[in-house]
Amino acid sequence: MEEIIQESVSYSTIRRLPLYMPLLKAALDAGEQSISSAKMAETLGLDTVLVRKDLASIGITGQARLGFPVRELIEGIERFLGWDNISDAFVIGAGNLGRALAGYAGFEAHGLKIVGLFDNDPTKFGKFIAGKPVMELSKFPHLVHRMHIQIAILTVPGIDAQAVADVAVEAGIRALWNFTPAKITVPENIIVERVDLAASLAVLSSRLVSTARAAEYRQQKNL
Amino acid sequence: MEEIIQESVSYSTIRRLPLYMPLLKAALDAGEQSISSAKMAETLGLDTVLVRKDLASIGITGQARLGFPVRELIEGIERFLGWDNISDAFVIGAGNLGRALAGYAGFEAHGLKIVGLFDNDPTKFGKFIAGKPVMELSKFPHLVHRMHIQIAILTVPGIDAQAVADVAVEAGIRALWNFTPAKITVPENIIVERVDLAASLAVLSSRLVSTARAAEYRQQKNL
DNA sequence: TAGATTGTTAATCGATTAACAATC
DNA sequence: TAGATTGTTAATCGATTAACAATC
Repeated sequence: MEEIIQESVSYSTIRRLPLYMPLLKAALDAGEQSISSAKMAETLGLDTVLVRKDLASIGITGQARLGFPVRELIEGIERFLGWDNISDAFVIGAGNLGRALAGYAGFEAHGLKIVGLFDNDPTKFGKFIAGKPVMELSKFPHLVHRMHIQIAILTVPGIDAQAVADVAVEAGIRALWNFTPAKITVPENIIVERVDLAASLAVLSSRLVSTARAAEYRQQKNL
Repeated sequence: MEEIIQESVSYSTIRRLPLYMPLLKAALDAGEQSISSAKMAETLGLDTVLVRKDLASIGITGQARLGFPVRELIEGIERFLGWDNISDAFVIGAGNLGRALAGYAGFEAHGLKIVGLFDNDPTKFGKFIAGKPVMELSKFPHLVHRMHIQIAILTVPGIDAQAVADVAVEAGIRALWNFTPAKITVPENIIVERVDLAASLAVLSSRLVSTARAAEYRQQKNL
């Protein structure tokens, strides 16, 4: 039953769900017990029907004339996204990006707790980053097993990404959060989510190119 | 004319375009002059028609029986994405994430050159990160003007994001690459591209929750 | 020519928006 | 009751896929 609900939630809806949290927390702090879809939609710049569909898809219903119960909404979204049940994770690659992620306090509120980092550089072994130990990569499989780690965060150079992913999968990792520029191949039961900076940069710079061209064109016509 | 082509390219296509580059470079290195859409599609796990549509949308056509000219393809994509014309950028926020981005060598091949970082912490002023100076934020507007900087990369804490974005816009920045968790509001002629880690993490963890629930359910049925 | 490959037009699919009925 | 708000069904829109004609 539960899985059926899960399956029906679209990718777009899942990506929007975290956006609701800050405004719901604010409403809770303001002592409001319910909130209308119109209010949420306005704050987020969405259509009211889209808001109701998003919430309906994770099983939360409102009440006519009243709106949606704030507390239930918060709990429902947290439960759906697994924020109520914190997962431990290892970072592989203790460079600047790995350190940045290890040092970011916000992930724990999103159900993710980074508990250690791994690297190949011996000068880093034994150090602590934001209170988390840096260990040698060869110890990764043993520690994954012992600590029941399910998530690995990849922040190694792109060239090493596939090899490191293979190690992680072999060690029993179930999900990879891939921050490298490389596309990695894994067995189909393994979850891979990629943060694709090149794609994001492509959107930004193609827009910049396009507005620059438009400006040039206007200028030429005026001369 | 050019703008019309630009406008018709979909968001999904733009995000896919960077993926073509590595395989085209490999084909070039292997001395191949042309490449079929079937070959590209297979490497990327896409449909062949989708590949042809992606390329057609940025104005590149193939030849029946031969495929697409590799060199033209590379040049066409680079031109469309502005990779042939490197833009200088400033990073605001010289924390770990800012340092990671400043130290990443790959952006220059993608048309982005980070030339300096800004921060509020006086102990960082005058230091260099990957050869780029860290300067005090109060000097940002002057330097943006003097160096004709168009892009600012935001890596400050979420709470400071809007204030810093306002400063950047006021200084004449035309595009913001927002790595903070905050949604920022800017005038409509300013380009904002956000790297939304919370959305990405939501996809990862909701999938993890969903497979865990499915496993639990199967186990219950067996008992 | 024959056959491989491109390019176009139509069909499908999924997400969003519009219209409106149901409910408190 | 009247009116605000939700929830559902239909329409629209955009992206992807399928079918097939055009080309070298």
